[in-house]
Amino acid sequence: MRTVTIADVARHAGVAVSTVSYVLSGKRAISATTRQRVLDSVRVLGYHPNAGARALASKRANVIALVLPLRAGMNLPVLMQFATSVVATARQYDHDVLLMTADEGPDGIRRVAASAMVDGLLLMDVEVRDTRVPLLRDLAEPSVLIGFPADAEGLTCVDLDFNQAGALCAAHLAERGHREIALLGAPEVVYERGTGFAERTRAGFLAEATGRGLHAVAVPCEETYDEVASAVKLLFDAHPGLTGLVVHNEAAVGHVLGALRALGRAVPEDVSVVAICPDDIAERARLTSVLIPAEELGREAVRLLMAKLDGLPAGSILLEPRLTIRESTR
Amino acid sequence: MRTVTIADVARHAGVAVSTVSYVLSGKRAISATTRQRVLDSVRVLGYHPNAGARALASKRANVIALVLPLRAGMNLPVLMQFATSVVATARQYDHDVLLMTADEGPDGIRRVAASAMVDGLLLMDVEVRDTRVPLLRDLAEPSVLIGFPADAEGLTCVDLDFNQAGALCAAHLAERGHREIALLGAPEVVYERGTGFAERTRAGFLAEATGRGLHAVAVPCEETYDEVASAVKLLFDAHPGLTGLVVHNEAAVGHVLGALRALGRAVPEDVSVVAICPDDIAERARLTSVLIPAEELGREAVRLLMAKLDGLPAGSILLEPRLTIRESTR
DNA sequence: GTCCTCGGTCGAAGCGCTTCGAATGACGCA
DNA sequence: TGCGTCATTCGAAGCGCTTCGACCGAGGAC
Repeated sequence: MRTVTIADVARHAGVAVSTVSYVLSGKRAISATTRQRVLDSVRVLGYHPNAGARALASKRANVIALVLPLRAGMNLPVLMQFATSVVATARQYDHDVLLMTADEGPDGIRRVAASAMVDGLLLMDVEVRDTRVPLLRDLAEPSVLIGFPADAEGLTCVDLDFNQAGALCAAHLAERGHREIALLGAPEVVYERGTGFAERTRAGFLAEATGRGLHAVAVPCEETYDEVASAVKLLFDAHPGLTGLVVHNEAAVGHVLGALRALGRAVPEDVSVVAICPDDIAERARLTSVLIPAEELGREAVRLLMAKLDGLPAGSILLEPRLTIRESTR
Repeated sequence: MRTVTIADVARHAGVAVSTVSYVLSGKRAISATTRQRVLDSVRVLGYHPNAGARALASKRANVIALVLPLRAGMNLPVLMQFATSVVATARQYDHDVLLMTADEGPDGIRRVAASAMVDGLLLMDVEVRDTRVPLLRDLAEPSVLIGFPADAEGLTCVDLDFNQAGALCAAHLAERGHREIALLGAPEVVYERGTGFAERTRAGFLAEATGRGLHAVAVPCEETYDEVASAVKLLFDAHPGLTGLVVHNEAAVGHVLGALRALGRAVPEDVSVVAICPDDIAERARLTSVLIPAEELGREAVRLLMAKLDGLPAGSILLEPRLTIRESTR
């Protein structure tokens, strides 16, 4: 059973090969009757264009690469949601997705790009000083990053607007009447590294709180139970009037609740807690939270990449955070 | 900056295009000196073969499709481990991975296969009566399934040897001196559907237990807490001397522990519990368990697929289960 | 010395598709 | 009636690579 080629379709429909091509691509006007005849033949013969031939002739593979950080410690639900959304959205634009793991590093990227296997790249979870970033800059293929590297100049990035997320949490607590609030952030080293999202969250939180005349502090927070507990204790010792807590540290969320219980402070009766973390964690602990919009991130990332493939300019975008109110604030 | 083609390499090395091709593919003998000269040119020019052209000429895309069930309710860690292992193994065989979600259904499979985009397919979590199975049977492209559909005749499947897994659990309990043991299995409907792995586990469990002269029963088990609790209670009412429990139901594992606690039976002091479930669940609850070897499944699946791509016959394989002893048995 | 063999290399014919320029008619207008 | 126009359609030239058959000398067998 030989595979059906465009020539077979042309013969069957009684037209030239190029006519079939134009019917399928819509790049030239074809009369309605011819068009229909060709489409019928396509259906009857069960024709599917050969991807390789198409890519070779058109210089477009209709495939994008998705580079995932498939290493331990990633938040899996977020990652899967993201991947699912990328695949689904890409299909809407008639593209397929080539899956790569970050551990092939820059070489892997160079390889798929140079081989014209993909038209563009989507990289998730780029690090602040990522060795792949300079490469992306002078690659002919467009790319979109999820997350912001240290220097995002000239790159297209998509991320949650963490500044606004911090502000949103502060505003939520303020509206509920809390006057003295605190942010438990990422571990010290994360700030030292100059990680963008941690800093931006803190800045947004402090600015909003201050703007509303609240008393607010922000402290870093390690991830073991003992360290979290002592951080929480110190916080309440120094600020006995504290009634609102924002936790921006996935790993510490669970421990914070334990620590509060140990201190005899009830949530939400004595202390309101807002988390900035993936949905599943917040959901499990019934925490009011700003979630990581993985689905939307994937969709937007693909949209931007497709725009760049069409030669359109595409700036970075920050997604607006949304607060989901659960049982940990009042 | 035009991209470097094989013709550029040939010119640079002073040989024919075909010679470069043969050096790169190794399909014909080339003298050491010529060979070296070509390889040098390749390096100097930074040549990467164009994937489309290669696929077109050779009828091999060097890409395999990975069809994942990216729906809610999947065990994510297992899925990710699997995907990671597939990508890594495929790379070892010089192949890339096209990611697809199951919800494109049979059409998606037909599409990528007919377009010669991929050379073979890997489908995870095929259902017992999967509409894609008949399609796979008469597809020219080889495929490998993870899990066994109702009729696996003529298909290549990879899965954990659940029969042996059931036996292993029974044996473990027997060796620890338990004389009366039970299997809490999948929900009733799963058996009614004739789901292979559930039945095989039960058969293996009962055969091994009986063979060792134990008193063993197997009961299905629903997944809500109340139903689990009542199943457990009924079990102990009917068999007061029960001291060993095998749970083959991911969703119920947590509830079983709760139910035992509610009945005042301590684990492992009064009852030993063995689970057949993904590593993360067992790890979290510190349960002795037979784990789902996702990493190995991925590796073996790719290995089989590559064998089929080389025209070798490839039968289904069952992976040998391994028991990890944790704190729930004594 | 002649013929054959064989390792090593070359040339050219596609693989199936896109795309550009040109050909073909039909039609309207002068 | 003749000619320009426009809408359609066609033909052919690649895209970059693999692969088949052929070619070419050098060495061995006789």
